[in-house]
Amino acid sequence: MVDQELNDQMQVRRDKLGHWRSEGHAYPNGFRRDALADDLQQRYGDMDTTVLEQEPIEARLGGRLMSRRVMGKASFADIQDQSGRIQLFVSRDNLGEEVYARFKGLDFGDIIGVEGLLFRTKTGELSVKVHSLQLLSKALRPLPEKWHGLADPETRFRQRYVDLIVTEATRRTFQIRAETVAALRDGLRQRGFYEAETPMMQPVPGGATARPFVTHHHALDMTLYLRIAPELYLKRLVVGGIEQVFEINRNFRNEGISPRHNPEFTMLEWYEAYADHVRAMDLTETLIRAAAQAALGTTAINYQGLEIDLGKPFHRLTVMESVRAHNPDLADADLRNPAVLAAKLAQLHLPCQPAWGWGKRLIEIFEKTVEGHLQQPTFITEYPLEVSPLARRNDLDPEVTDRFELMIAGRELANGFSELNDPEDQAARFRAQVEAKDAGDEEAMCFDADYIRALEYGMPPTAGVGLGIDRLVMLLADQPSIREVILFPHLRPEQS
RNA sequence: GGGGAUGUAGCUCAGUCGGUAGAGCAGCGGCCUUUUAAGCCGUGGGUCGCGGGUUCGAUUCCCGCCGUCCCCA
Repeated sequence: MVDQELNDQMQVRRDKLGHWRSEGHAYPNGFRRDALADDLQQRYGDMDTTVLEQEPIEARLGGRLMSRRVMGKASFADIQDQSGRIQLFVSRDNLGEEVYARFKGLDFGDIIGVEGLLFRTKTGELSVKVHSLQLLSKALRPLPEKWHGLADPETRFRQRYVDLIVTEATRRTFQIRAETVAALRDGLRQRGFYEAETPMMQPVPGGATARPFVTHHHALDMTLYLRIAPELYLKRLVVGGIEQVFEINRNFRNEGISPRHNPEFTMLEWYEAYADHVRAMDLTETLIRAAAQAALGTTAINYQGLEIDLGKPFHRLTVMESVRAHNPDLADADLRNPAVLAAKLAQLHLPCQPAWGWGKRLIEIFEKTVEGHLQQPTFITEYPLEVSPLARRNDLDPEVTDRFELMIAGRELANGFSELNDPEDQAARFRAQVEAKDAGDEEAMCFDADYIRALEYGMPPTAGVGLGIDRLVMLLADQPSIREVILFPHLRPEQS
């Protein structure tokens, strides 16, 4: 809740701010730092004590006061900046009576600027012997307790700024996220891919099967949809001759919220002309491996107790092979028999609609009986045509597509395929989707006439992949919930 | 949408078989010049998520609502 009234601690801090203001120099902006806490630890942490004494290092640091141990006329304190923490030694003898008293009047969370000389304490800890100290910004609200930190998940998500101040693990998670995204971007750029930004607001939402968010443009008086995927725009770029292209950006899907779903989430999609789904799988594997190495320094990870070595080759098997493996009661011939599949769905207490072909029925069975069991990295291939309206038909088996999904830890991490570049086939697939939509399938795709027009100019043979960034970061940062890897996850509004 | 858990001081948590609540840290006052969850002495702080009901009396029991977490659809 957004507290309107001041508790005793906030009142005390507010009063201190009043004093500071009355002195006429509150919130100064003249202090400049020349060092970061962790850089000093890295550079001088192991330096010989006598060397530090003979050639003292002067440092100017800015940071937040996180803890303090006052022993009369001398004190130790810890300040935290973006890089980490360092201990300060603050004494009346070094600062003078007035400034030392001022230091003792500081509160946890206050942001201060200090100057001092590096030295080592009796216990060997690298510290700054402060000879100059000033308050730069006042923390008017008290921080959570230093030992247990912030435990309430609601506060951690609503007030992520507080979580970031006091929770080292949170800072670590978002560092992993930043390194992961950077590694993926670098990997693609090094291979000659261009980064593009395509529309977030689309007149026809496409590229995936999902309910979109709807909005309205007043000046044009038209309905627009927040994108559910960038796919159809990126492929327009391939038509336009940007033959290797990628985008890392947000998608929006108007669906439920869960530990694995946020209404807005981040997706990497890339497209490569003159490539097929096999090459796309290889590149997916390579990029994920490199991201793990960059973010964690290793490809051997532990996800919620599960050991996964992303350095080993990922498994590859077809949808039908995997369904057979987990459902020994089904024979090969059963997998395309709608009646048998309907019986199986009933046995699994899953709904089945008459309009569904074998492909949709098979995928429902796959999701229920196989997906959660695929713990080690596994590419599942040969998705049915019926559930793959943008993927190219397989040359040998026209009822399946040259498509794959990557499963790790029982979750879909990536989805890719050789792209359907035959405009007549694509138009027919769109028509089938529109029929499904008219029959009541809210998630079915719309007919995108401009996309067909683009394909009619000719799209080279192309492979494309979408990779869920949030889920990859969950995996690498060992986090069980998507909310832990999104800085500001969606929550219901606070009561005022 | 259904089920389960949860909401108490700034934070982390106890507790009240119904008689308006405690601890630690943080705060405030004092002592303390090598601490690191510093220590010692003293001390203030609560709409017990919100709204109804039952009751002499509700933070506690009942109903509804809201938030959060988990599971299922």
